[in-house]
Amino acid sequence: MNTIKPSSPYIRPIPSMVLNALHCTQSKPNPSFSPKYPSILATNIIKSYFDKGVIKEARKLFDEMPDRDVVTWTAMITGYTSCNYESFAWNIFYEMLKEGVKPNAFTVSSVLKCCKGMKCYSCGALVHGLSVKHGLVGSIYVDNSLMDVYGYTHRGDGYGGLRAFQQMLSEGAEQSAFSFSIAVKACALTGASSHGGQLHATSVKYGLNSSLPVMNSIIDMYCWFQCLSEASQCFNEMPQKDIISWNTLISGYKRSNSTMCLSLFTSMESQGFTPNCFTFTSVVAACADLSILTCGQQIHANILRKGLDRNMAIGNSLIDMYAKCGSISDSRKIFELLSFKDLVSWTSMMIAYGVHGYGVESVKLFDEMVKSGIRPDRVVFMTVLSACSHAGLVNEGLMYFDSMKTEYNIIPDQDIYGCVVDLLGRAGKVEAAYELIQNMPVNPNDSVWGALLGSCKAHKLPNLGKLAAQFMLEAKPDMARTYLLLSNLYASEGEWKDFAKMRKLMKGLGGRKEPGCSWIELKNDVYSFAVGDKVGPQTERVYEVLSMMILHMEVAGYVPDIDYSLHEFEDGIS
DNA sequence: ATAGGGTTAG
Repeated sequence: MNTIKPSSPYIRPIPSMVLNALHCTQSKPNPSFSPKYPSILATNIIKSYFDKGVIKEARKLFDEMPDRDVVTWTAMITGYTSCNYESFAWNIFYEMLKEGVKPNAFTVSSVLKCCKGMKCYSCGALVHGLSVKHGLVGSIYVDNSLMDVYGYTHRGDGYGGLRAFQQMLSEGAEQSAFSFSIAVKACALTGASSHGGQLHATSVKYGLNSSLPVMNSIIDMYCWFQCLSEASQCFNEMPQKDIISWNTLISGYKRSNSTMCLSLFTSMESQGFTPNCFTFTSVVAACADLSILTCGQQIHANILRKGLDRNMAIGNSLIDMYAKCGSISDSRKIFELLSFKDLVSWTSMMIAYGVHGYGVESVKLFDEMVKSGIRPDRVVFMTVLSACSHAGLVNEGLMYFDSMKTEYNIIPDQDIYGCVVDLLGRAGKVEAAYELIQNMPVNPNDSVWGALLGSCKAHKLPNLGKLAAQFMLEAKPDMARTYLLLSNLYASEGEWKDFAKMRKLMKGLGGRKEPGCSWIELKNDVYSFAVGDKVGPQTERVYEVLSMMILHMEVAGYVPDIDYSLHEFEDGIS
């Protein structure tokens, strides 16, 4: 649990004797305490600070301690890890080694848990090596945590996990709720829904369907398989539900039906369950998905009343929600308020700036983040590259691309290449972008070709554009947009035969294209409208205002881009 | 002060 509660009401007052003991080492020596004693007390207090989620206080105490032994360092590593601050835990471990403190079995198993949380298996291997060097392998704790780091399911290898489970079954090993819930999780990871039903049936056979963790993981599995009715059925048939059962179903619905997610939240509260940080992150994300600001604000108020506003996961989802609801200043407020920011906090704020056109601010935030000691990952590099691209910071972007590979050992994937192609192409260096594609070590996918296609269109390079569009169609044949662009390219070149071919292919996709729409929130209701919609008695007035706005835009020099709207004309929507 | 199941955010 990483609940960060407001400090004062949750912390038991520290007895003055303890406080004296803490300070006596320097100012007034107290004969009743041996020099070691205060450090043990302080270590215990550090642990309890982490238990309450007041991380800053823990760190402050740690920084003030004059003598820190291996136990103190380990308490910091365990504490940070238990609050999901793995990168801080890792930094502490690094500092500890630098100061020459020798890790013991406790330290190593804590650090391994931290590696697992970071999903950083090279870090795990590093610690493995260190454990061998310090003769710590063979301790049951160290061995189990090593297995945990290297284990199948936690690494995302669902099939590996299931194979181990199958072996367990065939060897007749005793089954428990523990093994089952992990097996179900492994099955969810494979995405093979047929095994899911079997596993569910087997759990009934072993009488484990009364275990809350087992049933909760089964609900989660059905949600990942998009079998929402099966998930709901399991949920409804459970004689007893806990908060995790609700959270599992709510987060499942958030992924496929945000409206339903919100109504589940309402029934959860009406049945007397108190939402926690997990619930709120899903529900806030649902508001972000639906772009419903007032609802998001009401839930935010609920969060404030429960004193959960300093929780990092909730804060991160609030940043995203306010940005997606158009209220970037609120995103920034939440971001500033977070006493602890992790990689996701920074990335969310950077994306918020990016989508609102503040590329420079986004890039600045990236530098600040790195300076604060957080190690960037693939996602945040995508964010900073796209920010550079939109702000026209080509050289800076290329520099980040380079440091990603050389400084952070992140191997660029297709999406990253897509960002760099976009960076170059947007700035008019379309040839350089094409050259990059030809030299990239992985096969270019639709995001790469799409970026090139976009820049060919913007900089009017029909020939390269046609090439990009053809590759794009190979990679992703169901994009009506690509056919449209390609057909327009053919039309501009007078290649009517190819034009007709594209139009025909495009029509075949007709039913699959989702119509675009806009919406506005007015007095607790959301009104959505598509091109050409009639919006009640006020329709005429709305269109009057619209034509006036278009006139203003044209006076200001706006030239409409009709490449994408042609399709709508043909469908007769417009 | 140490490991072991299910739910969260970019």
